[in-house]
Formats: sequence, structure tokens, C-alpha cells
Amino acid sequence: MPELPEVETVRRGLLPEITGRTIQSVEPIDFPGVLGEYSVDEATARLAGRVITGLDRRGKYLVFALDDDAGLIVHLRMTGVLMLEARTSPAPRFHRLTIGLDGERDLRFADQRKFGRVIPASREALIGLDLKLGPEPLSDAFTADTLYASIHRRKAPIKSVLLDQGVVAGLGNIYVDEALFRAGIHPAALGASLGPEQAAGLHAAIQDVLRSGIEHRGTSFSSFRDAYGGKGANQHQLAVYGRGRSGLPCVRCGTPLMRIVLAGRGTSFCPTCQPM
DNA sequence: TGTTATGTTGCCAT
DNA sequence: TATGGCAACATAAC
Repeated sequence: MPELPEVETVRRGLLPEITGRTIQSVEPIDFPGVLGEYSVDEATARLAGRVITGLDRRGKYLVFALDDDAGLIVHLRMTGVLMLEARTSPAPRFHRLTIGLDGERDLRFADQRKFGRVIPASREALIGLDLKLGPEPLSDAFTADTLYASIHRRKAPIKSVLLDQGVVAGLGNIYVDEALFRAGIHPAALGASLGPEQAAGLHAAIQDVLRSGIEHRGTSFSSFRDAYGGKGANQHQLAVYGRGRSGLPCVRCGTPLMRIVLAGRGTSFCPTCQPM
């Protein structure tokens, strides 16, 4: 599922190709709701004629910067795929929206489960998005101290806390499980039970698993594809995600991994390496 | 063939 | 305010 490394992989693929392109059209295929509250006419009025001046990422959100200081926000949610494809190429499966560009290629948004959104955003809306999200985990704003400060009063399981995008932006089920394993922390341990040293270890583990994910161009465990339809390779680097269900042995100690449910998500961990 | 798991965000209840 | 549960949706796997 698209988390920070997957969204960053899409961003890096798209950036050099779409900067300077002009948006020509907004064309929903079979699901107008992909535009959120916007009608096709409203979205077209805001976007058509705008030049794309940059492409940023905030947490799991892709943010296209436009020449009028407004933007276009894309969230892939569970199964969204954003691709740059030749206008003449066959439409992708689950095609929901085309953003027509000048030149021969268009941006195409496909999404099996229709959770993803492509939404125009005013300058104010972009600021609002930034304010509601926690620090970028690979930026200087995210330190062991800031992590400790934001978790040490939380009474929820640390896994739930890390999935809170207001604590740190961009973690999802895969990278949280991997980071907790790497840090040797039980996913059900309460945030408030962790000391500064554990927070420091967790901080380093989060950065490690995210950097690895980006280096391997994302985790294509199921539907994730980059901007050109390619799969990532990070699924081969995962130590615990998805492996608790069948009790596969821990790569570190051999103990059968376990699966529990936390925050409504399947959670895999090693009961030996991640004691309560 | 029916049931269940999948996992993100927002909304609602506590 | 913090936390947990569930809906939105389509499909694969059991």
C-alpha cells in the first residue's frame, strides 16, 4: 500500500517529466467522486491552463504546485496508481481520471477501490494540509527528542500512535511494523511506556526503514506501481510485515512470528525480539 | 458460493 | 483531547 516511500517513488519518477507542462483537461472516466466535492466543471475551471511548476510530497500526499500558487493534491489511499502514459496507449485497469497535459502524454489515475482522490487545492488549503500533518520523518524537523515529546504522554499502543499522521507524516501499516521490529519494541506497548532511549531507537528505525523503502523504489506487495507502471522491490526487504499470519520464523532469532490486530490493522511481530 | 481480510482517512461515539 | 470503531469500496483468498 502506498506509504511515504511509495509516494516518494512516484514523485521522483514524475517530477522531471511534468514540470513545465500545462494542464489541458480534467476527464473523469466512471467515478466523478474521485474529485471529492468538486464538480468536473469546477475542477476544470481551477486547473485548465495552469502550468505545473513543481511536485512536492507531504506525508502520503502528492502535491502538484501550479503557476497561480494553488495546487493539485493526489492521495493514493489503498490502491491508487498515478501514471504518465502516452495518450494513445491502452487505458489501465480501474482507470478513474485523466489529467490531460500538453504534449503526447497524460496523467492517468487508476484505483481499484475508489478511495483515492485527486483534488484541486487553494493556497490556503495547502497550508491547512501542512498544519494538520506531523513532521516529515526524513527531515531535520523530526528528531529523537521531538518523537519522544509527541509519544510519551500517549496512552494508546505505539503502533496506533505511529499511524497517527499528526505525530509523524507518512507511516502506514507496512513501515510501522518494520520500524517496531527493527527497534525491538512490542507494537502493543503504550506510547507512554517508552523512555527516551527507546524513542531514540525508534526514531533511527523509522528513518532506516523509510530510506530502504525509497532506495528500493517502494513496496509492491499488492497493487503499488510507480509512475511508469513498474514494481518496487522493497517487498523483498521486509522482515515481518504480513509474515505473522503464517507464523514464519523471525529472520533474527527464528521464533515463529505472531499476528495480532491493532488499530484495526493486521500486525506482525516477533514475541522474542519485541518483548512487552 | 459465501465469508473474510485487505489498510487509509474521515466521521462518529465514548 | 484522546481513543477506538466503522464506513467508503472491490477484489483475492479462503
